Amino acid sequence: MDKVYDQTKVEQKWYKFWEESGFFKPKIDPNKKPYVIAMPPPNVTGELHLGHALTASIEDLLIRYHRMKGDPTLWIPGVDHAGIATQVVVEKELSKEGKTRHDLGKDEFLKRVWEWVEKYGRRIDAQHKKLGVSADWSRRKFTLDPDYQEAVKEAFLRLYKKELIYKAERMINWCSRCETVLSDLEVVYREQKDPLYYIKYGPLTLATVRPETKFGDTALAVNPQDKRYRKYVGQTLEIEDVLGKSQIKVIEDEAVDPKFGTGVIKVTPAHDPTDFEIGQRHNLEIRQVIDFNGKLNEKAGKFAGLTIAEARIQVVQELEKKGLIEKVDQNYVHSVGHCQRCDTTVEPMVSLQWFVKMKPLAEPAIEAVKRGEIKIIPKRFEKIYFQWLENIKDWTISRQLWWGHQIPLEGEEDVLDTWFSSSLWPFATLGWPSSTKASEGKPSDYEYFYPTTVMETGYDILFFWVSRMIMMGLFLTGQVPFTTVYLHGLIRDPMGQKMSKSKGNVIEPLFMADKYGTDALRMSLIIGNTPGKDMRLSEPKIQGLRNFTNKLWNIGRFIIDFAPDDAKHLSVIPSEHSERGNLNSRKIATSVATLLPRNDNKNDKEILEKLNQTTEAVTKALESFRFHDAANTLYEFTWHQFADKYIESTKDRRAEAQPVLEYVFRTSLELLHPFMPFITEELWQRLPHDGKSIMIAKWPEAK
RNA sequence: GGACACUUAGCUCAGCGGCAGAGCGUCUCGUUCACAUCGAGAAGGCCGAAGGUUCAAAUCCUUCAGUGUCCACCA
Repeated sequence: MDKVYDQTKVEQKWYKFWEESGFFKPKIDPNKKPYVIAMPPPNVTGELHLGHALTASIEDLLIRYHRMKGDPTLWIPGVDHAGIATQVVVEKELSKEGKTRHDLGKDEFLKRVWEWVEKYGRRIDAQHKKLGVSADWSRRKFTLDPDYQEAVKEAFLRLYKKELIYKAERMINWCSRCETVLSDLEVVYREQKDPLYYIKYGPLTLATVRPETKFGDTALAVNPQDKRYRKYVGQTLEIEDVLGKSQIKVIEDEAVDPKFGTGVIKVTPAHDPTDFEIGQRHNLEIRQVIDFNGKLNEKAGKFAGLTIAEARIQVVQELEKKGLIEKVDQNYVHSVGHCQRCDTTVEPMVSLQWFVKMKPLAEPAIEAVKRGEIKIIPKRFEKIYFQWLENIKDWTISRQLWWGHQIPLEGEEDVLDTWFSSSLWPFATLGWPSSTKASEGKPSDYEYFYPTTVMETGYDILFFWVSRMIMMGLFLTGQVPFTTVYLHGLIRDPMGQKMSKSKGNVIEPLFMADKYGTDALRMSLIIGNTPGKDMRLSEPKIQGLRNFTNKLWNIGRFIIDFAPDDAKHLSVIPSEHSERGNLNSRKIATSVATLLPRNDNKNDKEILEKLNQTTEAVTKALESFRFHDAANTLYEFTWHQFADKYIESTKDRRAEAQPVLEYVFRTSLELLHPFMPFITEELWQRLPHDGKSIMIAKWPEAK
């Protein structure tokens, strides 16, 4: 063996071996309860990032652990078409050629997206394999597969028939760059400083940040309690405006905050959510002045055709010229919505869209968690989950995009929110709705594997995805889609900043896997990572865990390459399991009991006892989702107890200690396998062992 | 405006009623003898502040202060 561990000689070889041996496919045993994880399908927008690597590391850890425990274990991989996200990414590619999607037309554009999907879909699979993901690739799903489209259609129709889907004209969030409606969750609010203009409307003055929407004003409003303006309420004022004289009436409404600005507001029902509601209460005209392309329309007179930003500047100039601006507050800070995918400022607009009625779906979803049918880890997220569901609003599901699931109804051009299809993931991947029945005496995947066991994902998509899967699962299948939700935190840079390409602080997981080994990368994501908490990651940490892989390698080298000629080996110890025989050729001694009676060496006893404690602690930690704890325990045991202390103590009685060395090391490798699959397989194969692969070895049991 | 989390060694973080821990960093020593991607040892902490509960508090309760995150129609 080389002096230094070289993962490049190891990883590919074993992945190929595992995949070809069929170990990733579960054996259906009707008498056993399966262990199932539906992998959160990465968006086909690009490469895997550290968040994906974390997901893969945790889930593969759970999957390998349960497989070794003997559960029929299924991990369903896949990729998400990611509607708006993918469309935006491909549009960005096009813009490099100086083109927009409209230059290509719908058919040609969709062809480009499909090319993208082919390329990145394959790349994502390859990257998952590089990370050691032991998923059942024969069950891989893409959220636009034909059978998945069937599932989406079926879900839509069932909701529609129960009147849980409806079409209505509402105030919605509009992205004028993507030219589509967005759901509330897809709007990211950010504080920003904008000038607050105090503008004269006849005898009154009001404060606004949006003078360019004034062409859509259909009233002025004050609070009914506000004595200052009582005499104006009910009057129609003659005012001088940028487009000449006009008339506007003054109304009173509770929604007006008398402490804001002057206590008077302009009501623009077409372009502000509060104003829209005031308008509904007072029967005001909804006068749209901004078009869906983000430009002012003919109602803006000479300002028609300008973008919102241009119009704001020009309207203010005109107002100033006419002496209609009383003052400008330059320090006004407010929060402005931006498109989650392209960062364009979101415009409130009134538009006819499809919605899902959420209250009837939310109630059972709340109950399922309250009754403990679904457990969320860490528990504090249950409260966040309840709060969101208890105050839920209807979900806008139509999108004016080209890439996505077509709404299956006559005359509909729109596609569905990508999260609508994702919400079906745990059961649509298992054959729902068409292949749910047994055939030829064999249970269907849906019957055997559904509901799934664990949903493991980042807490940032608790609302987007997890709660919607629970609602859809309960409504469409009558069952919870999974029984445990495990939420991990976000990976941040060493300064605690979010990683992003523009900041240049991104750590590429695949690059790290190449440089230090997949096992080191995976371990670096598990150790020191507490459930639900963000974690800082730096290259030196990965390096440190590369050192750990090298430590394991050299323990192996010491035990295997440097074994004395007269050493007895584990495989030739007589035991209840074994006969005398050659190395690796017979059943081998597997229990502490077969080793201990052979001698009463104090160090042997101690290390075996510590191994036993470690086995127990690691198993307990894994059962309670304390992965960091399990990893830490193993790190401490193998390095400091086993290598530093025990191995040192055997140097003057090496031949005698050999079977204990082999036994303890092999067991440690088995415990480490779910965390570090590659190096553990490589070393395990070189030790006396039983069976074809460590990944199907029996999980060690504490005595 | 609500809700939640965090504050422990120089740094990053575990621990969450019973003698303050790890990794990295620092300092001292050690290269034939598995590994310098290493080993032996050392220094380093009023566990954010103030009250309270308890035989016992980093850990439970209250208040406060910083930091961060999420939610909410701040015109």
